[in-house]
Amino acid sequence: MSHLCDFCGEQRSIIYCRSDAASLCLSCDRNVHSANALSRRHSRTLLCDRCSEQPAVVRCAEESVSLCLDCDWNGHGAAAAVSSGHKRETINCYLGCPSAAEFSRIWPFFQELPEIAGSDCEQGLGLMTIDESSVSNCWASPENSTLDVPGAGKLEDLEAVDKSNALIGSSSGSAICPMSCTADLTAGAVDSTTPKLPCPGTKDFEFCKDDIYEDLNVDDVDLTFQNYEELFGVSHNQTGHLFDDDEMDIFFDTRATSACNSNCQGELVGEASSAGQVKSMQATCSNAVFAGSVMSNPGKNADSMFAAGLENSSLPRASRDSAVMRYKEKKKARMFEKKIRYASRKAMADGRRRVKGRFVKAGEAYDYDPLAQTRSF
DNA sequence: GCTAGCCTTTCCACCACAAACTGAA
DNA sequence: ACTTCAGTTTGTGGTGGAAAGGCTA
Repeated sequence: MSHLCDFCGEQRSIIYCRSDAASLCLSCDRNVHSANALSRRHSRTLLCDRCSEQPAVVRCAEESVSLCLDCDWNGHGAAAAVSSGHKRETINCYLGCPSAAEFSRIWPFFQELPEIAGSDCEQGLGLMTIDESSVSNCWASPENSTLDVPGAGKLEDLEAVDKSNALIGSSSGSAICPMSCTADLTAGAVDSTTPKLPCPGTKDFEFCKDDIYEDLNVDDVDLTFQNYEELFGVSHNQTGHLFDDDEMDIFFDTRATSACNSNCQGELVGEASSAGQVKSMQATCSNAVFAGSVMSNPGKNADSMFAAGLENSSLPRASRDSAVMRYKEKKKARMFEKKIRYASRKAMADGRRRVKGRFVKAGEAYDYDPLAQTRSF
């Protein structure tokens, strides 16, 4: 069963990103998750070789396959007497953009992966224009965990984020990766006291999907980005694509029913910081279902409308939670301050005399001289 | 639970005028 | 096609007032 990359749709996916609930090929994983500081924090692991849908948690050395909890149970559980003696090892999660060598450190079986064995992986990774010095590596040793990561928050913060995801555990020391998975899974000797693996889509998905962000308070997370580009990975004049993707469309299910294109929808959600702004935007997108909904609910703000949209969406809960998190973090970091297009006009207005805030003709009596040290009224 | 009254917060029009823009000659 | 010029439009910030929201009795 081969599953194509959710991003490029061409290569076979081998990585599963929990935050995006997406399956990616190695190349797209690296490209997508090197885009900005937030995306680097996404916890990823191998994709299950059997179902190609769930994140793998164990690697069966006998069969050379990576398995999710379900498939591992089906293949190595009590019911599978023959294969229950297979030696399996835990598959750790990772953050950032590791190199092939670092992958090998995280996953000793990395070079055995079919997608890697037949290709020059290190060269392939090296061809990607990623600044290695600017990415975080969650597999750093604990003593190095407080190193400042250029372009991102401290690793302590990354760890804090993942702690809040209830995914982090007592790592074996080789990795600070959020997935603990340190229990001895060999020969089916699963300790009953072993913390359950909170993998989306697995038997413990209920635990995961309800608690994954429960303790995460964005306010507690260091999001002191130096600049816009650092956060979003694009410059101001490239922001269009941030909201013209399908991320928001799917929540409002408007694509099929609205005459408004996805750009408009994206802007409605992404740009509007208040119901008032949404109201004003309706003028430019009168057919938008979302806008209409806002107008019919004047007491609600954009956030509540967004939440309502999520509740009505048909997405899996984990995907919605993830999307909510991304939306909130984006929204939190965005600026709605007035943008000066013409500095010369601003300088002119700053120096203009006023009466009760209004400009007055030159030579007329005025009560506010901006050039004076103190106001004249 | 509903209403009235008060207080706080948010939003927006107003103003003059130089710069930017537009279209005709 | 290019330049010049006149007319029109845009954008800039502090203030006051209206509107909206929150809270209490």
